[in-house]
Amino acid sequence: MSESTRYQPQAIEERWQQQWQAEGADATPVLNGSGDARAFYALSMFPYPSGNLHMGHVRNYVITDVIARVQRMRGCRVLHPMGWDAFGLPAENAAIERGVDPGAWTDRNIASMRAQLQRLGLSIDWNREVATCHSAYYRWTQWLFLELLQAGLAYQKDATVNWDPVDQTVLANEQVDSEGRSWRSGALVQKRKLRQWFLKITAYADQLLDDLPKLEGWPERVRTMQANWIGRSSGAELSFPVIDDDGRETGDTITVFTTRPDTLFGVSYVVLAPEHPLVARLTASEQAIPVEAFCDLVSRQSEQERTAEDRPKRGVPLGAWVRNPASGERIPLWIADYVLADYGTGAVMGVPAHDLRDFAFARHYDLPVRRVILPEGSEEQSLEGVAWTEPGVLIHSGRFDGLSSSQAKTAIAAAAEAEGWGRARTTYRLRDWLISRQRYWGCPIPVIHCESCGVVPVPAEQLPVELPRDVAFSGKGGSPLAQLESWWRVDCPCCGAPARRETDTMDTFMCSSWYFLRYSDPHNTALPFSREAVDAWLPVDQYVGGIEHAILHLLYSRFFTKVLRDRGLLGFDEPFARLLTQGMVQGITYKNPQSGRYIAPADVADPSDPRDPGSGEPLEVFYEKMSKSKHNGVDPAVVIGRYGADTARMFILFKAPPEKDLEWDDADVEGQFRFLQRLWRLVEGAVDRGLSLAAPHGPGGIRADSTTLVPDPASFSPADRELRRAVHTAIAAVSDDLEGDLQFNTAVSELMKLSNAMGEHLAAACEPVAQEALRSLLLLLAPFAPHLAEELWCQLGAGEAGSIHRQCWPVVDPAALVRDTVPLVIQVKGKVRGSLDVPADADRDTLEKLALASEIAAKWLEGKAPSRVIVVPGRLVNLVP
RNA sequence: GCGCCCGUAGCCCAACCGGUAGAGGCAGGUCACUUAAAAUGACCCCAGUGCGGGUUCGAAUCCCGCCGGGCGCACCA
Repeated sequence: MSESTRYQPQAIEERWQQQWQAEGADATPVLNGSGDARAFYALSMFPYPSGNLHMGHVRNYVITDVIARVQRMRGCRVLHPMGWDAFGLPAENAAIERGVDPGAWTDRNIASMRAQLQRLGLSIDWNREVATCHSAYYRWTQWLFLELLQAGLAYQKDATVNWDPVDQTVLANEQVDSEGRSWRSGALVQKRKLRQWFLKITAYADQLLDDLPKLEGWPERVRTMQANWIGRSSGAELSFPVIDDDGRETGDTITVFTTRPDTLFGVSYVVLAPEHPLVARLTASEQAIPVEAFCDLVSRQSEQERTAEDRPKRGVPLGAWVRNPASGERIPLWIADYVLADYGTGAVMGVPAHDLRDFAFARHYDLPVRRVILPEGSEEQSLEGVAWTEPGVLIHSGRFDGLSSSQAKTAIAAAAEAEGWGRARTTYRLRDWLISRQRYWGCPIPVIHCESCGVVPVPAEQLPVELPRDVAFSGKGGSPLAQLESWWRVDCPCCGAPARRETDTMDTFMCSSWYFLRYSDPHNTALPFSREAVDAWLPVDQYVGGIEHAILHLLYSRFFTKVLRDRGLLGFDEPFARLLTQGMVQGITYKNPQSGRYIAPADVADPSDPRDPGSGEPLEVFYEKMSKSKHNGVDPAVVIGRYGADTARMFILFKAPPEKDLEWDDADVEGQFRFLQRLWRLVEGAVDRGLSLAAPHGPGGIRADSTTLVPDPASFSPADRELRRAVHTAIAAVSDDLEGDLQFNTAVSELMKLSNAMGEHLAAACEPVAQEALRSLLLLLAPFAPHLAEELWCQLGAGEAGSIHRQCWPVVDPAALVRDTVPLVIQVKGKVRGSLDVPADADRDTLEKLALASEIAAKWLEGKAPSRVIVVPGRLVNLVP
């Protein structure tokens, strides 16, 4: 083989990337509203510009790129943009550590990552690129904040908030995991009382929950996670009046939240959180010392200690009493560590007979257990010593006796409402979104604090409020903005008096909650986006990104969309119609179980018997998310340098289904490269034999821009038929894999099958059939390996019909799939006993007759007639004796 | 504790509505080509679907119970 015909991906890929860029091949088509072509919006979650592309990015963007390319070939006008989630702490930390300007640092990273992305051959329209840290963008983030402010959805309040001691800023609840650690730094967060800005996402809690079932194109588990996070819980608020020793009401009231108002008559005590505001006032003097000691003890415990699963529940009586509003009973008031101040009302009613926690608490402190719910058809005595937490029928509940739990819930809430001691109430786990950050590198919150006018929004025409340059980054003493008096000292836009600019910046999740809207109209200088553009392109048809945003970004973006809809800025309810959450890319990881040290794969001499290069101890081998500290990362640039972008793309698509974790394996990458080489040789061989997709040489040929096959099917040889069947089977299978459930892994394997079949039959096929096969193979390959497909397309002389990426997706010819005979499996009593070749179009009766007449039947039925015959046309006949 | 997902060949992964368990790849083996090796090509080897029951003419697929792995939520009243 001569040098010139070797597959050399680097040269090919670079050449085509330059050409596509020169032609503007990836520009977004204009939407003219005439409806002649459907709009399709393919979107990847935009990256933080760390400067380094990692395999997770590659997987994300390649998946989206394949979708975009297929939709283009299907005739859609496709929007496939990219941008940068460019505010955030790494830039500011670089400024503190190395004295570089955060803006310049970020821009350099963007440039370098953009180049790395372009090397992957992604069909992205770079003219629509956005970076959230550029004032042309964050001007509109500020504008949208003012919209929220005007809508009453942005407000300030003093609150106990999560403080990240490493990143030196507060965090939203969503950004702290269940172990109380920061999503970014991993530090244990601390509680601080601060005045902060919040967005009233709770006002949309019901919509955010109730619209989840509409998101049919989302993974079930993401919807479940959001539902859990919102945590709607229906019940009632019930008020227990505080009474003195003589049973007179003191005027104070304890309001509890309960999901079980039906158990009201079973209340044997009421418990407050130790932080409840009424604790101090209600504590009897003789209980003051133990109560104070208990509160002190609880306050010194960390959140984690306090909420640990199986710790015993502790409490102290206040020496005060309340009256059950329904039964009139006198009930003791307690405080206990298992009641949380910030959920519900910070007070609960204790019903030991019907709640496991209350039961444990009552046992420990010898409080009475009163059964008021009886399981349907059960005896009261049978429930000694357990808490019945399921619904049942009410007993010992006065006028509510005999009602079912569900009837009683409604009836008791209604009675409470009518008599003024309570009401039906729904609570949520979801809290308002804390968006203030005490850091420099974020979007400034565009308000001014004035002594006399209060909080004054910066007038829209004065936006953007730009971040100051030439800031000193000491990393100490709080936000750099708060230390820059020349920046925060302003005049009040209302009264002109000296005032103070807000020095907190916004959570970066604000910037990413609307970027997908901006792509529809990225150069608009009058508005964040026009209503026409946003309604024409959105909702996003296919969103692709990591599961780590299941709650965070995806919930915030849904919230923004609903708010902007209510403000009349857009006309849809949900931003993302379909969501694909791609799995992690994992690297092979070697760990010494003795020392706990991670060993780089390069230092492992014999992978079949991995040992610590220092001590010789055997190593553990497993796959884990790629990271520097574990020495298990694979640099995309290295892979592309060695094999080319097409191999990297094909491998990553082929190795695992997109939503599953992918185990990186160098041997498999090699295998993928060999497949592309095989394709190269296949086409080279065809070119050498004079095959071409240029204008037809004679009658019967097909042109590159034609989808019809001219010659008479009757003239096809068996090889022609075999080849055509393989071609059209592949078209059908690949098309199917790219529709609905996206299964790129099986699509690639279909391409391999087709190339195997072509290797077998191409040489024997007639020219038009061979042309059809080559043409179809390259068209199917084009979204996956765009450079190689384009190159081979041109080598076959089809370039005159234009880029392969502008061609139509191939169409299945059902006639090519038809077979004369098909194998029919003969089962006897469900066991496979043999098979027959039968006419493909045979009906049930014929199949039954053929089966019964077969030697297989004769042998296994021993002459007896079967009692039952099951016929599955095209598959099998089952004879049951 | 509650809820969800996953267990198929040495490995990664397929298998439409229940219908012959294997498409594709990796690894391994044999042969051909070669002075030799690499590369390439041809062929081959390998599981009865985590375990136990059930439904069915027929179960990887549906149901029940376990085991193993992963994820989410969790004193939420």
